[in-house]
Amino acid sequence: MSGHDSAVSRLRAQGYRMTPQRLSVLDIVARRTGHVGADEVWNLAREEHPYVDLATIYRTLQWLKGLGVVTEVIIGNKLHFEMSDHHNPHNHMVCSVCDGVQTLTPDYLAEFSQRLEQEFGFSPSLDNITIGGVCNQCRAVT
Amino acid sequence: MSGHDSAVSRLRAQGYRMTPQRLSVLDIVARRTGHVGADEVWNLAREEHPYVDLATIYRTLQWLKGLGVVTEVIIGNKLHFEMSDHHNPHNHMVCSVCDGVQTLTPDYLAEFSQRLEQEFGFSPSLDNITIGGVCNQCRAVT
DNA sequence: TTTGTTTCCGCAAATCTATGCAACAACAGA
DNA sequence: TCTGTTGTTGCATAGATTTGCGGAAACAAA
Repeated sequence: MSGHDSAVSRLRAQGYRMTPQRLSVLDIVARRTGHVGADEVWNLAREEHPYVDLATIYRTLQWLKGLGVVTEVIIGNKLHFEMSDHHNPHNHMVCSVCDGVQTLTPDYLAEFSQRLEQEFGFSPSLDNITIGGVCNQCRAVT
Repeated sequence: MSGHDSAVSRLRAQGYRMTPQRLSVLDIVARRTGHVGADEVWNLAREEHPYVDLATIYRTLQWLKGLGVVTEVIIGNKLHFEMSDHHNPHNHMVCSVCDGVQTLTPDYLAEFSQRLEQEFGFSPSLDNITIGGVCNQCRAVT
């Protein structure tokens, strides 16, 4: 198996049932370097378990997101996911023109985030913040 | 009519056709202090023009957003809109627990945004950035 | 291994938003 | 005022994601 074993045992220890569907989704996201679309997860999962339902994929992905195991990246109105790496957290900048994704170390957001905490008591969920905008190349074209 | 007259004449001057549907949508968003959901715009618009289609509402709203006339706020997986106030621009913090919305002056984002420009050539679309997280009150409850 | 409890899944349907296309109607010009 | 051009609309449909519900199966305990 791959590097998500620790996640699996942690989840099991927390009392969650590790069904084949869940293991499969976790495996698919963990194997991938970079993000995977929900539909893509579905297609890959079906190779192993032909009867998995797309609803299960979405439910599992949202469940993992809520537990901090995976991170959601919204790319052009579609949901993508990747393993959360708490040792190397990062945010995403998504270009609205080409849907290209660049990553960002969270210290870019740290100061901003601290101010929101201090002045408003609002804790932004930095893990899942995606910055939309236009990238270098696409701006050049316009 | 209300305070969106200038927007109307500007749009007309730009060669866009100001149909009753468009005027109605603009009027509804302008009358409201704060944001309106797309479905809500539809319901209000139908009071005046019973045959407006929901697709038209969405198209018009996206059109106005693209022109910078309205601003989109994503609240709990739903699209909301409000008039853009270029004299008093602001961003939104949306609580993922209670869906409450707080506003934020853009100078909170200014420094952050400038760094992205300078270091990556990425221009974030500040107008439509929504910060997700948990608000003061909801955190207290947990 | 068997049983019981409770979570999870598959299925179907609903929700929200976007889009292709033919018919319609704004606005400009006659 | 009438007419033509072309941008817009309504309708139907598609796509992405979510949700309700009854049956299935994971895990614990016997």
